[in-house]
Formats: sequence, structure tokens, C-alpha cells
Amino acid sequence: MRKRPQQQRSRELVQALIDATARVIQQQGLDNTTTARIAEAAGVSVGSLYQYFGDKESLIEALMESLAEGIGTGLRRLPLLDNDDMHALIGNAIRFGFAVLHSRDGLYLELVRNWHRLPTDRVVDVLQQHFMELARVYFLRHYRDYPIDNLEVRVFIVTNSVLFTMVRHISQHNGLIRENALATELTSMVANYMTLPPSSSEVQA
Amino acid sequence: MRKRPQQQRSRELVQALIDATARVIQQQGLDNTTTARIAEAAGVSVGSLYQYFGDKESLIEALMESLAEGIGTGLRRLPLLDNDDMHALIGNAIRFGFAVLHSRDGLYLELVRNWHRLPTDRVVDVLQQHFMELARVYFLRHYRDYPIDNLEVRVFIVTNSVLFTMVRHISQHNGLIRENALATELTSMVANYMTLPPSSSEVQA
DNA sequence: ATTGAATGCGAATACATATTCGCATTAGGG
DNA sequence: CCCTAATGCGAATATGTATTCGCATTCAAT
Repeated sequence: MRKRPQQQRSRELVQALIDATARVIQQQGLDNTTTARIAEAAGVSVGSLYQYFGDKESLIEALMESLAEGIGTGLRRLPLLDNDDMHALIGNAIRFGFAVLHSRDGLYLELVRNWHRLPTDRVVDVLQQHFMELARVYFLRHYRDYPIDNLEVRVFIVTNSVLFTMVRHISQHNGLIRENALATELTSMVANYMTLPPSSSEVQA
Repeated sequence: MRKRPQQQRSRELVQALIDATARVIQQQGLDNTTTARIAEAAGVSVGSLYQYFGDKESLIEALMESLAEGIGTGLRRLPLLDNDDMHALIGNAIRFGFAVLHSRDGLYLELVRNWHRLPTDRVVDVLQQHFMELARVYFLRHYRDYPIDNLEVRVFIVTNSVLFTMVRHISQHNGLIRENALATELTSMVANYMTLPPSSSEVQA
């Protein structure tokens, strides 16, 4: 952020700009999201935009940051560890994921369709860290079950697998595969994998 | 393609343009891949480029098409069904995938890093179709083992999971996770999932 | 060798959009 | 109420790149 907003009106302006960015992306698509449109949607001039954001990108970064925070909070509120069933835990997390993707009137869909040119890593990292934490707690409780040493790798695989499969499915409204079936299958794949004993074929040419 | 090349020289020119596109993307990155640079790399003028390709995009499409074909051929040559072990089958396919990603001096890496703005679906579809075919043959031979009815969904999930996990890992040279470990773990996740009996919890609210 | 069609050229043009800057307006402490 | 710094403005500017078009060159059929 180029300059700190000091007065009340400018602090509101900054927030209005971030909100407007979300609205424009959601309504016009990322391609048509220009500084002019954002400024207009915020009821503000382009010049004012550059008063507080060095460039368009940093404005979008601010938006992503805010979304990542929201998702983190949402996840933390989910009572995922309340029962001890891995299958249920995974299922709930995945359903939460779909809910997020469908929220905010398609904003997430548009972002997800363009994740590659956005600072998405921020968001993915939040999720990955959170799942890592969940996994640690779970296996601490159930340590006798499956002493997983390479938890890191498994969480990486699982996070990316689930995210991308959801993203691909949603961003091309694949009519042939129902979201429920996808959620169920993803859940069983992941739950099974996470409760799999460490592979003995670890060492290989 | 705007116009059919009729003479020998123009057919060579079209090929030279496609090759040059690959080279420029690989050497300069997709962002710096301009029609001017492509033409220069092909030893040709911009005007000639527009003689045979309506726009830049269709030139890139031609490149993707050619790559998809190459991958398809490579897959078909792989002796995946020679033995009857699902684990080995999956492992080989995944290793082939990594090999492709590392081939062509980073061309694939650059493409993969920007897949969202490219006609990547073409390539993904080729892979998905191929795996669907493989799965069909496999379960026809082993029909007694696991009568999977929702093969479609499973192949979708597996294809996307593997692809994206590989892509994420590679496109951010994650030093913490070794490619071999990733391949091994992916293989066991997928092999296990594909040999899982149909989920009984199929029907749920 | 001639000639019309195919091919090739690249400076000029069109276009989209980010970013700046000099001036106008407003806030709020004194 | 005054005055200055903060804020706000938006037409003008800068930039990058795709695409065109009138002319030059080459091909290949006769």
C-alpha cells in the first residue's frame, strides 16, 4: 500500500476499493477488471486508487489476503475433530470446500478459473497448513493406528488433489459428474489414503 | 488456420512457426512470447505469420495440438498392461508423466505454469480418455476383483489429482518433497483407491 | 521468358489499459 | 473562521502488443 490512509474517509475508500474489486471480478470477470472499472464501481476516481495502491496487482493482493483470512477463520470454526472418524472429518472438510467455492455469487469461481495469474498460493498455503495441523492432532490421538512418518508428503498430495479436482469439476460445470458423487468419492479416496500404513516400497530405483 | 499453405516453402513456414513458438515460450517465457519474437525466431516476418494463422492464439493452439498428439503416442507405446499389477501400472504411468514434464528443456514447465490461459483441456482430455480406456481394459480382465460402476468419476478424480499434484510440485520446485517420494505416494494413493470396492455410503443426504 | 497467383515483408496503425500529474476540493486542528 | 495538509479528481500520457495493408519478391505453369 503506497500511502497510509489517515483520515476516516480515506480508510473507507480503501475498503470500498477492495470491495469494488471483488464485485467487478465477480460481475465482469477478471479479464475485464480494469482500474477504471474498479474505480467506477467504488464511486471513486482512478487517481484516488493509485493514492493507496501502488498498482492494480497490489489491490488484488489485498483482496486475496482478505479472502484467505476469511477461509482460515471458517475452517477454524468447523468442529472437525469433534468425533474420531477420519472419514467423517475429511467429508466435512470437503463439503466446506464446496460451500466456499459456491459462495459470494461466483466470485470464487472466477478467481479459481484464473488462479494461476493470481497470488493464490497465499490461500492454498492457508489450507495446507490447516490440514497439516489437523492431521498432526488426529494422529497424535490415534498414534497407535498408523505411525505415519511422511505426513508432510501425504498432506501435500491430499490438499492438491482435492483442491484441483474440485476446481476442475466446478470451473467447467461438468454435467456428467454430480458434485455429491465427487465429494463422496474424494472423501473415500483421501480417508483411505490417510489411514494407509507407510508404504514398504519406499526405497526403489 | 487462415489459409492453406499450398507450396512447399509455405508448408515449411507453418512448421517453422510452430517450432519457433515452442522455442520462444521455452526460452523467453509465455509472457514475453509476442508475435514479433515468434516471427523473428522463425526467421520470418510478422505478416507471414498472419498469412496462415488468424491470430496468436490459434498459433499456440496448433502447438498444443501437436504436443497433445505426442503425449498420446508416448502413452500408447508404454507397455502398461503387460503385467497385471495395478500398482505397477499406475507407477509406470506416473513416472512417464514426470518424464514428460521434464522433457523439452523446460517447455512443459513453462506451459504448465500457465496452463489456465492455454487450451490445456485438449491435453488433459487426451490423458483422461487414455486412462479411462486403460481402466476399462484392466477391469475387464479383472472383473471379478472389483466391479466398479462409477469408473468415470474415479478416473476423473485420479487424473486430476495426479496431474495437479505433479504440476504444483514441479512449478514451485519444492525442495522439501522429493520427486521420488511424491511418485511413490501418489502411486499408492491411486492404486489403493482404484482397487477399493464401491463405497456403500453412496447414497446420502 | 512471361505472367498471374502465391507468398513474404515490416513500417504503420489500432487498441487496450495502466499510470501520472497538475489542479480542485475537503477535513479538522488552531 | 482560516489555513494547510490530506484527499480526490480525470484528462492526458505512456506503454506494449496485436493486427493490417500496400508493396516487393518468388514460384510454377505455359
